[in-house]
Amino acid sequence: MELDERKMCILKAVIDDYISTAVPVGSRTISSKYISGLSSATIRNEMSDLEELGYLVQPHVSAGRVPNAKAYRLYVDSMCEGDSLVEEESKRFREDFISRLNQLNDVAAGAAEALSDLTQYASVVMMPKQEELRINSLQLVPINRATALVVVVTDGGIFRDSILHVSDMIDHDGLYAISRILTERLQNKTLREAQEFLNVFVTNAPFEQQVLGGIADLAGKLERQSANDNLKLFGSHHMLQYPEYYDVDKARNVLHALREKIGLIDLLKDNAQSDFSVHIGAESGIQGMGDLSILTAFYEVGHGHRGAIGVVGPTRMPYPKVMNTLRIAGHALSEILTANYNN
Amino acid sequence: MELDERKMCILKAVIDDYISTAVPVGSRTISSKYISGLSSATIRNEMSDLEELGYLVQPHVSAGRVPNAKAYRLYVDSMCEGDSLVEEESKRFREDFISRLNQLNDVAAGAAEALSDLTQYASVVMMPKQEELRINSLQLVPINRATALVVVVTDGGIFRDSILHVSDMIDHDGLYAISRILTERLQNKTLREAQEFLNVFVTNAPFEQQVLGGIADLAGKLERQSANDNLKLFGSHHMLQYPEYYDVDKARNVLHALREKIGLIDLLKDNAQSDFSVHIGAESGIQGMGDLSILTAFYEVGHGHRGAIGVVGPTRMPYPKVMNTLRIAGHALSEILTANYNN
DNA sequence: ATTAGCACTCTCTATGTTCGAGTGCTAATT
DNA sequence: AATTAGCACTCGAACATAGAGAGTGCTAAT
Repeated sequence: MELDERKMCILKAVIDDYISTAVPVGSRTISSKYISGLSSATIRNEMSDLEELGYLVQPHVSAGRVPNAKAYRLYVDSMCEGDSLVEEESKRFREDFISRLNQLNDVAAGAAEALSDLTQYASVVMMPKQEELRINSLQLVPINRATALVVVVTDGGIFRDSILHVSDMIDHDGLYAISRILTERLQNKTLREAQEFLNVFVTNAPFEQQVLGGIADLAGKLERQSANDNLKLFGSHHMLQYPEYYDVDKARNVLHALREKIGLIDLLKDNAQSDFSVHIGAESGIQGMGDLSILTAFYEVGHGHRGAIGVVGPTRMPYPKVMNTLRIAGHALSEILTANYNN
Repeated sequence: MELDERKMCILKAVIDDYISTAVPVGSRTISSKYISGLSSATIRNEMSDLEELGYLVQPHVSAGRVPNAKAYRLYVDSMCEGDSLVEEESKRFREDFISRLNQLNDVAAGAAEALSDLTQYASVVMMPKQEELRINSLQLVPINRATALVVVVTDGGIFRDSILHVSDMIDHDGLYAISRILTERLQNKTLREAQEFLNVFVTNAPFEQQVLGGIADLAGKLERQSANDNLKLFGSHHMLQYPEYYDVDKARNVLHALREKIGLIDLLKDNAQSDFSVHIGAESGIQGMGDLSILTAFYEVGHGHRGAIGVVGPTRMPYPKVMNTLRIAGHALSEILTANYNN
């Protein structure tokens, strides 16, 4: 007995179905959903053969079949050539991907990540509004012929870096000179103003024009980005280690609520006047936060800009410890960012 | 009826116990573990009062009590002054925290994160051994008077940045000059060699000495770091959305296995000769990977250094789609990093 | 004021039972 | 000879029931 074409076809159907449903696949399903020309009895016989051949497994006698590692192996090796993504989607992925690679994390995000690791709870961080931040200096660092790292230092001390691709040849001293000139021109401008300025700025050198264009794009990107997601979430997976979420449904709900960031933004904004606050359970007034507490600290980024950093966990929480850690995090962040500002 | 000292004491005991066990607290527990001078019956009466006062809740009649938001509020406001961390621990936290803030994420890590988001599975990334990478150039970017960003470009194009604090005043042109000199001196050295070089390098200017010391520290830190954790894991939480892990025990096991990275390092290393590989279930030979598959792609970082990036998910997985995404990720990464290298 | 004792309540676990999905086999059909 | 209809059979999921145990509230004794 060996794998004829029909067996292959049935096997593929079983794998496809199992991949999408995660439920053992019965003969009836195959007959009605995939291969309508054959009755379930026939499929049954074939599936029995496939089991004997070592491709399918029955979790128990009266269940459908589940594919094996051997089956997946065959599937990967010779059954899914046609399934590759369409060109267009592939391209979109690629671009999405590359654009994400080009923005490195910033300090506040790193802080939130560290906070989450230290406390073993989820953490959130809200950046100050970047529209209000003013550029302090700007420097291009050559990575190679075709790439440069752009470092933007704002009056909040929050520096953002991004990779800039140019096709032309880059020369160290040239880049430095451009950096100095740009710093001079863009100092004390907001990102929006800088972008507008750069868009109308014309040089006769095509290379410089290219650099300027790239920076203008970057400024635009930073600004757009700051509008929506200046709230970031980290370490939500830590929640799973607590018995209150041993029930998977609860766990999913919490993770989902966190990911949606429902209401969190408002909470962090509204409380921007106090340095430190603790919202226990429903106190926060956020839907679905009934058994979650959120502790927040605010950090300074010079010139009176403020951001918020916080810890989210179950109401059952070692408050003293977490409060302490959070307080330290807030201070450290203020310190670093404000040191950056004291220019 | 109001909160006398004894009630407060009992309430604190209940909260403390619940915080550490997550199980409703009974009167007997309090009497035996916290307040041995009183019998359970007395505690019972007091707890009944505390419930009436709105601090405790009974999930059901014959269960112990669970603290309320109101209880936690009281706890936070006036019961845990003494619990603050000891000075020393506090300090350790602070340093830990600041040192983490000073290292920004690198490109490969960002790639893995993006990959995990796109596929909705966990992802891993192994950086090439950093001991072997050679420095290409090094630049100091002034952030303010007391801080500079150090950007190290290696022949793998992997640039690392870190914040350097110096107490003295920094001057733009001076930093640029130092950068040029350092680049010249350190080019083609490995991190270790650079560190050794910097340690014996003596200038008569105290400021420059300080900068050099800072950079030497950084080089040391990068090298130490690369030794252990050049394997990083992202997005393990995605696993929870799949029905195979609806059972919480299974979910914990998988998450734990992933976090331990058991065997993954070897797998990624061993397969460094092939560009792309798919390990289905037990094929990987890794303990506990029976129902996990791992797909890996390798990326180039110039000079023949290779890193690996991969996706980990249940054996039931839409292989074609994931393979495609992974392939794109690998190529994009190679492209970016190799572009960086083509200096 | 405190505590021992006891009846009571309610969850948790184990056990039993039913229902249904899916199988394998046999006999009939094409 | 291949396919299919029919049927008995198996086994897990879901539901129901009973018993054990933890914890309470109340009363009476200390």
